[in-house]
Amino acid sequence: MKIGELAKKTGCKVVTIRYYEKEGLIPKPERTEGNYRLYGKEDLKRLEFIMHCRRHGIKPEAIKKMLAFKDNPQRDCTWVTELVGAHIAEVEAQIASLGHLKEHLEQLRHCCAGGHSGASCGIMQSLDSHGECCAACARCTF
Amino acid sequence: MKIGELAKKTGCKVVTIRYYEKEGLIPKPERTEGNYRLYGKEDLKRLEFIMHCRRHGIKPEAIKKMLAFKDNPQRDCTWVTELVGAHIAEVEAQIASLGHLKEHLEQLRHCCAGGHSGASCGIMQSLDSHGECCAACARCTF
DNA sequence: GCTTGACCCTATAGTTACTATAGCAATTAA
DNA sequence: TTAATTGCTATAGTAACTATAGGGTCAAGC
Repeated sequence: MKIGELAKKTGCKVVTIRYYEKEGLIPKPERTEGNYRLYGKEDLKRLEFIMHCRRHGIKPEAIKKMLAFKDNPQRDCTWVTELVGAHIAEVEAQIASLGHLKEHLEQLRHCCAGGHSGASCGIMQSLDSHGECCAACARCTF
Repeated sequence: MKIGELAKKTGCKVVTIRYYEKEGLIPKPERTEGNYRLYGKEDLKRLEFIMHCRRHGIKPEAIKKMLAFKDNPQRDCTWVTELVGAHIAEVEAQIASLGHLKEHLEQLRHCCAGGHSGASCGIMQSLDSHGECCAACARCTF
């Protein structure tokens, strides 16, 4: 199959496939007479694995390691478990941080309902004055 | 005050201050004889405003607009309220998406406790096979 | 006066994970 | 046959900085 078909089947853009090839995530495929890339079932599976990882937010560099591990699976897989665990911790931290940010933004939103000039806009004032509006938060220094 | 002092007072790195200058977020300051940047109270306030916005996750481009508005505040501030509202919506979407991702990652983690070789690692298998492990999710197509 | 170290300067390139553009070749459909 | 689609390469752009190279300025101590 040509690159466009592979792209459709995997949901990965054509340019991104070429990019993954350049980065060494997928091997250089055979070519047709006309120099078009030709992919087979193995390539499809490999790219599906990659996309599956990407949808889990796993970074290309980590995927590269996992692929190397797949290609050479005698080693102990504990590090994969650890990778996933570390990733979960990161995601949790992001969620907490965004939740915190959301609270602040909501406080900020309450500072002004719109319809003011700049100088009397409560949001602008709050951003100016470091928290007349958002002073209540114990978790940070806004 | 010189750039280092401004950096300390605002928590913004020296290089980032210079970057903000290049991007037009802060004006080009006076210079000493030795070509060092010299900042005053107004610069400090402006950069504090910027940092306050950045800590709220507001992007430099939006901050630029807000600064222009501050410099010229006769206009109606409704768009600021809308900006904050849109930002809140974004943050909420991110939180939801990350929460979803976290569920998947936890399912994935349960697939293997480590100590296996690559071929028998449940995590690798799950990432390979498209969700033998994560098939329960109704919200996505992992 | 001289040196050392902290701080400052500019310009350029690198980061991540792609995306966009330019300019051309091959293939396919009408 | 011609037009549209798909493919190719190489290069540059994106956001929001960060790092590097190679130098200049300044205050303190000897």
